[in-house]
Amino acid sequence: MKYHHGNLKEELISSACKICEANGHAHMSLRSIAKEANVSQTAPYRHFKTKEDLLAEVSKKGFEKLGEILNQASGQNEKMSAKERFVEMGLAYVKFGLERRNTYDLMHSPIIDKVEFPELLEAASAAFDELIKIIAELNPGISDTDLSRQCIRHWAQVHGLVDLVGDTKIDESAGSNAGDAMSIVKKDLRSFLAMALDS
Amino acid sequence: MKYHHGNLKEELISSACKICEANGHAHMSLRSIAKEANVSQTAPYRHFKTKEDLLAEVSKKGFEKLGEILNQASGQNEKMSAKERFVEMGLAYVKFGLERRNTYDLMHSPIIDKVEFPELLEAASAAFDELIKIIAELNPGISDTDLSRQCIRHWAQVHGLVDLVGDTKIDESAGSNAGDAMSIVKKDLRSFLAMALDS
DNA sequence: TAATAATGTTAGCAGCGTAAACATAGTATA
DNA sequence: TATACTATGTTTACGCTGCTAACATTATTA
Repeated sequence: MKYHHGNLKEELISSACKICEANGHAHMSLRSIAKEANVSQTAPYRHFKTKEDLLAEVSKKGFEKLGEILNQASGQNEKMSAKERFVEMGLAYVKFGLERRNTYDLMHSPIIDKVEFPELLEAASAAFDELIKIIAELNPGISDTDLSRQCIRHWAQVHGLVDLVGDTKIDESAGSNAGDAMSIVKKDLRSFLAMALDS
Repeated sequence: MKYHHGNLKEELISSACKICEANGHAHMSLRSIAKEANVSQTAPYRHFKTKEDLLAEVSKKGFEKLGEILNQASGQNEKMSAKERFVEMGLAYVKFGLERRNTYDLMHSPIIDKVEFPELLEAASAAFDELIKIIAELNPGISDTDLSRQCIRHWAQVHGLVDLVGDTKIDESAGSNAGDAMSIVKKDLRSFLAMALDS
């Protein structure tokens, strides 16, 4: 075992990603991340000023992956109409959020102030730009203002859905109206999105 | 100063509500809540099994207030059409979320598993029922399945908007497309919602 | 009135983020 | 090549946290 690790920064980030997705960021300690990388508890401070800095890196990785997934979904099949590809993007977004629930939560957690992490903001904005592209394609000649409004509208739609479906596991509480409604939506996510993202 | 407080449980909840909204639930310690109520650090444990139990009460109060606000908005003006009242409800929802940002965050935080707190789930579901009522009124004869889907759709819409607007203060990062789009939406929330909640 | 339950306090534990002091390894310069 | 400097690791320790256990006081009930 050598004293200097060689690639500790990257390994800490990837350990953090792993632990975050496994346990949720609320139950993730800096010490456990250091342990996962077989390094002393304070070693991370040579690479990150605070725990928040490390979490910001995890969040950034999440937005980068999200951007890739959206980009891929938007161009996945040339036979598809723009509208169909748009629905596929929405579906890809929602699936990403549900499958990586804990990472997705971190990405939108108020504990990280994105304004303080320009690279994180950029990664998030890049993912958003994928949305702009397809909506612009879907609405030729749309004004900048209307484009903005449509983008926020649809972004809020998919983001809200992810948050609601994952949040509360509210659909596991059979009997409540909210739970029943959620079950119905989850049963056929694609057709729900085709409806919700229409127009 | 008497040894027994008399009404400590309620006072702890209200102290917690205050501190939560002021500092955010991530920066709220049980000890600070006890201090606010002029009581020893461990006194809360006579009334709440864990910190999470107390936070669940704060969240519950939030959903109760939200339900009231929605109910009020839905019936506020008999001269309004159902559609107009629906938009007012959406606006009231978003305003609630933005004005009580920290409380709203707690209400949707994954650190509280609503399934473990039936009363909390009930309060959340009651707020949701306000949405069901107005959407059913707006769409006479709608099937149960379609009603569920429309409710989830619109709920996700307003919830997503609150989360996005508050999250990241992304609109303060002038220059990014996401930030610019958010500014446009915030400039006229009512007309945005009238558009987004249409159909 | 005496036993019991409810509700408060004090003391103390282990885990946390973080800072300071120190140790070692890699790199640049003489 | 020897030496200074920088980068990156460890050890130790501090104050704060949620929480438990033991004890004290008050309220209730038999």
